[in-house]
Amino acid sequence: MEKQFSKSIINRIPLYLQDLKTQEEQEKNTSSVIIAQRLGLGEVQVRKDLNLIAGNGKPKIGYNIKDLINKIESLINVDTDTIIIGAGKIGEALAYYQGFSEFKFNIVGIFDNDIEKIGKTIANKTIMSVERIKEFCADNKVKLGILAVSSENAQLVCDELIESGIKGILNFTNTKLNLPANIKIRNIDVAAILATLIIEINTDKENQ
Amino acid sequence: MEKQFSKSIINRIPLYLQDLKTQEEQEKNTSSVIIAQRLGLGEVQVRKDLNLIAGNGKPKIGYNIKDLINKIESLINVDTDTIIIGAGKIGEALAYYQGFSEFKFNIVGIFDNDIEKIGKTIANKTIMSVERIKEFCADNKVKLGILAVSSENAQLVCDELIESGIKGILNFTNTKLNLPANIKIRNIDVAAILATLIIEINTDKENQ
DNA sequence: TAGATTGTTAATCGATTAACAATC
DNA sequence: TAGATTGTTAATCGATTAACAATC
Repeated sequence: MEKQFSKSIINRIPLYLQDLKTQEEQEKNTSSVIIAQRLGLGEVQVRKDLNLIAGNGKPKIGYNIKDLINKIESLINVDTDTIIIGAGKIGEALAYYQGFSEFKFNIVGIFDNDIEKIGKTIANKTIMSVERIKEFCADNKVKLGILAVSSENAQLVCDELIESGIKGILNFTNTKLNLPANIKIRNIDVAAILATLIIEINTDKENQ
Repeated sequence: MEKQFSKSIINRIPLYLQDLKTQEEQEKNTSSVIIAQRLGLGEVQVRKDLNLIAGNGKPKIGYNIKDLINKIESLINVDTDTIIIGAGKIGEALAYYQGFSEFKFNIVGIFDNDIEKIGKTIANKTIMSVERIKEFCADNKVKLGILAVSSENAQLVCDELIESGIKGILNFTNTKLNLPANIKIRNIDVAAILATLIIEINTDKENQ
């Protein structure tokens, strides 16, 4: 639906939404210069992005903040039902994480394969057996799965999620998952990201 | 030190290291074709990257795996002392996270501002007061800080870390931090990343 | 009306890919 | 030697930035 955005624009859209929400209470309109400055982007880039996203800027006046927010939220769409697989430390932290509501994500279920954990409650949700994933996704309209299982089980659970009709996966394991082109993925390999940071520091000629 | 790498190459270097380590036991040499296939990259790109990183491929033979690993590890350098600030759910999950050792990160300290938490132990480490950050960094040679505090305190603690001589920050908050150009940063805003995923899904013309 | 700010077209920049020469 | 695989140069592609016309 709607228009197709490039990968780089998609990565900026949530930033725009976050920033616009902090501007919302103070002003009615904003401008590409203001947004660019607040987010550390180029103003032409912001203008081009906003034109593509909403296309309703007015010369001299700028952009109506509420309208921009609505346009961006329509891309995120209504509430997105999401499940977490893996109730270890990371899965638990994500279950308690408040930030998801900012983008209208609902964590509707948590799963684990550990018989010790199944039945217990975290963040007001009862941990279910991974065997129930498919059934649960069929009964509810789960769109996204957050993968916080061990590396060894990652591909297995990934396959399960795909069979369950899930549309996207947020992968916290360091396993490189194989999936069909119609399933979208984001990898958050915390250690690998931290490694890119130390490599940048160590190889930066400018400073030290 | 060494050569300067582009941002896109830096992001791939940890992937190469991870993959090479899984190849290490089975073979002595590998090739750009094999690596490209395993990581889903172009073979020319791999060849160009490895040439820039190590520059010791041999026509017909390929690359010596152990040698490549050594070269990449020399970019990551010796063990990197890292502290975590914020002993909430996310900070705690990170404290217990095993994956850091893959890239030789040592979590050497955990800090919080909550008097209830200070003095308690997680992952065999005693939680210290944030007031001790500067002193601790001076005594030890801490290079990186992982920021897992509340959004409201993020900039404050960030400033503290910069004053403490830290070189890089891994920011788990959704606050856009202001920092000097010589301090490097990686932002992991989990909700924002998840938002890019649902936007890609919702705006993808191909599927549905 | 004049000025500020948008939107668009063209230019630049950086990264990826293709073609091919070099060589173990 | 012949073939496989590297390394490099040129071409392409995509994203960003610059220049400028349009307009509230």
